[in-house]
Amino acid sequence: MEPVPNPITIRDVARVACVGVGTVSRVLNGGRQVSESTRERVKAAISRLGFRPHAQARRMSRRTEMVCFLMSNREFLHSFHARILKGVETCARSLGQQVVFAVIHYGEKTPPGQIVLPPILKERGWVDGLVLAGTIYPNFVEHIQSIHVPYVMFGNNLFGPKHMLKYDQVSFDGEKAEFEATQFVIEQGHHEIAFVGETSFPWFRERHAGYRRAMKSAGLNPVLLNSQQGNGSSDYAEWAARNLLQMSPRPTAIMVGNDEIAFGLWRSFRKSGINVPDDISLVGFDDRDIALLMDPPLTTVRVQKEEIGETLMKMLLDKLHQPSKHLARQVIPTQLIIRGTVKHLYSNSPSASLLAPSANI
Amino acid sequence: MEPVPNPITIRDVARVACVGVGTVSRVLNGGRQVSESTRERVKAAISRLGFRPHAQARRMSRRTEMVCFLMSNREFLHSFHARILKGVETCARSLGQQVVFAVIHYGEKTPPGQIVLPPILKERGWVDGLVLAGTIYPNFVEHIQSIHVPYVMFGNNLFGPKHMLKYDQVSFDGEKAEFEATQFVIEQGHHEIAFVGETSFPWFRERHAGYRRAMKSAGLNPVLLNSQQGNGSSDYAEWAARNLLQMSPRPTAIMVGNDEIAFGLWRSFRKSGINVPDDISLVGFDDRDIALLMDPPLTTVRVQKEEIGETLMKMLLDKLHQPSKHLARQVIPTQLIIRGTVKHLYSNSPSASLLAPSANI
DNA sequence: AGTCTTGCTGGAACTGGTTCCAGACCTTAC
DNA sequence: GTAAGGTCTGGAACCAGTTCCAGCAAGACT
Repeated sequence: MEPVPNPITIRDVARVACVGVGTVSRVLNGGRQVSESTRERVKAAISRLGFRPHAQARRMSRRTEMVCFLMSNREFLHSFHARILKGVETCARSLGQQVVFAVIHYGEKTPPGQIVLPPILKERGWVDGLVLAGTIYPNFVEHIQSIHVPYVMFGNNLFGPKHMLKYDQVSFDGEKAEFEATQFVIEQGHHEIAFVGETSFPWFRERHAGYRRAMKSAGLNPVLLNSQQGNGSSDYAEWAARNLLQMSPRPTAIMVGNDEIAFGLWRSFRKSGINVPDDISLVGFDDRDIALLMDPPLTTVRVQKEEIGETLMKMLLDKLHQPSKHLARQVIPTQLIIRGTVKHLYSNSPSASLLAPSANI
Repeated sequence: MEPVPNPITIRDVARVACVGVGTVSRVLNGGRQVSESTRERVKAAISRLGFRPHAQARRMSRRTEMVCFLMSNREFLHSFHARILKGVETCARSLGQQVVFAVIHYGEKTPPGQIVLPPILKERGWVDGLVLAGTIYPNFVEHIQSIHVPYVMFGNNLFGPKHMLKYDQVSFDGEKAEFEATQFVIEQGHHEIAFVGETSFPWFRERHAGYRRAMKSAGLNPVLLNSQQGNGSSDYAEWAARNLLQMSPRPTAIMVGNDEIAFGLWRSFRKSGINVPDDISLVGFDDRDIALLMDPPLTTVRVQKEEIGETLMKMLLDKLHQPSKHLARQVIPTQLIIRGTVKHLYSNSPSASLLAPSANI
């Protein structure tokens, strides 16, 4: 195969402009160390020769200024992660970086060496760094580590023992957030409070832990509605709603794993003629878009998704500049957003009162 | 900025496997010239070190195996060019090439040096070659030539003097196709035949030329309905339909520049209570999808769009392998597709007969 | 005048692959 | 025995940029 035509290189430009290659390179990259007259001469030579720098050669000894947002084991990019991605993108743009979105699917038990990477990660030199989100099992982290790309991760998606906190990650404190939310519900006079969420997922497990702590410290009895069947689906909500209503004593308030499920419960209750919050109170988690589509709007815990994304990007850039690891775990604060789904009960009276003031929006 | 971590290079692999770098490279690229035992040793070293070849370095001394389908001055990728693109893509895939789609906008009078290229063409080394389609003015070709990338073009989109046939191009013979189509209509007994199409576009101009030749050689009087106003829009069809019906003598058949306009005419006629083909016959051009959506389906000239795309890709690959130009112009045959929009008139009788046999589908 | 600083410049060395050539080794043929 | 041919292999040279360092000139300061 013959060589590609037009090998007009930086050396040709240098010759024509009567300067060294270093000078041409400095002009190309807007370096300041070039006098005005030389710069003009070089620019003239460039346009006269129709010189175009070679994309690959350029990226060989310097960074590509691309990072990859790698989403694991998710069929869809739903609103929660989409917001994080948006935060990453916003921050990246302001730092002159490109974000490439990629997905990966792997099993919890797949040996690290056998996990199949997306094409862009099979070769090195495409992206400078990685933001991990989705479902992060230890085998996955191990494999990512083995390809020696700087990475940061969304900590709340991390499965596995606590020692994995050593990874560079951005997260929020789900335990504390749910503790506070539960405390708020208790303060509203509720005693029978249930928790709904599949605790095999770490994000639900820590929320559940916070709920338990709040219940215990108030001397109340925690109740967990768990289920091995698919989470988040509307089937799951139907099933959970049925179970909740059959409990005895029937809970007056429910702490729900996330807004999606809370929405499902609300719809199921509504179908059964149960009113929220008059008959039963609901508290969600995440503050997704769907929280405002409910009637009344959902009281929930706001997770600063964009801020998480931005912080991830900032942290990744830090790592790029000094790969000499400075293990970090940044925690983004959450915020209880009180809207309309928690009813105020008169203290010490477990029975609902029709005179309860409505919650503020 | 510190260097990117993990500089595990091909030389590290070579050292560990106790072979030369050339051998590792041969293994990586599936070269045959390596003994089985050596190959195994190298593969083991690669996986032990977690070596990933460097994307950019790899593409420096070899081709990228990407080509660019560059579409000029079109807001949308409509069905005609989409089919050509599909042909290019199909052929590219079978040849192990990637197709990158890019668009460009420029003015007919923009000086070549000032035409702004899409980012992927600003640097060299992204794509090996170019397929041009859309609106091709001489200044554009000149600029493309100046960046020294092998290119081929869809010839029928080329504006400018005939000497531009020198470019490597794939095209179809619109003149001949329309000549034959017009001859067919004449054979059906029509004498008053008009042509509709904006002849400032070369593709319409050549079709018009074929129409004229057929009319002249049959001793008939050619009639052109031209208009400076936007082509292809439904407004244009409305306007054209009104004009056609007011002509005296009123044409019994119309050769239309393309199927899109033919569809517009058909709809306008229908609104005015004029029946196709009983009251007026129509012949389109291109054989786009829309031809079959008409009732009756449109008699038209089939352009082998996919085949044009495939031929473009093949020709481009030829050029890549031997850039030493072998100027070529490949002509893809067209085909008159007789469906239901041309009425058979009894010869020598310009007035329509109700007993005319219906055209075959 | 001598030294220091600063700004600009040239070019060698480097990036990490591929390619090519010469040479080693092993058959097979005469 | 040796010439010819084939397969396999090592490594230098190359691709086209960037980076770095030394060198030079001019101006500033002692």
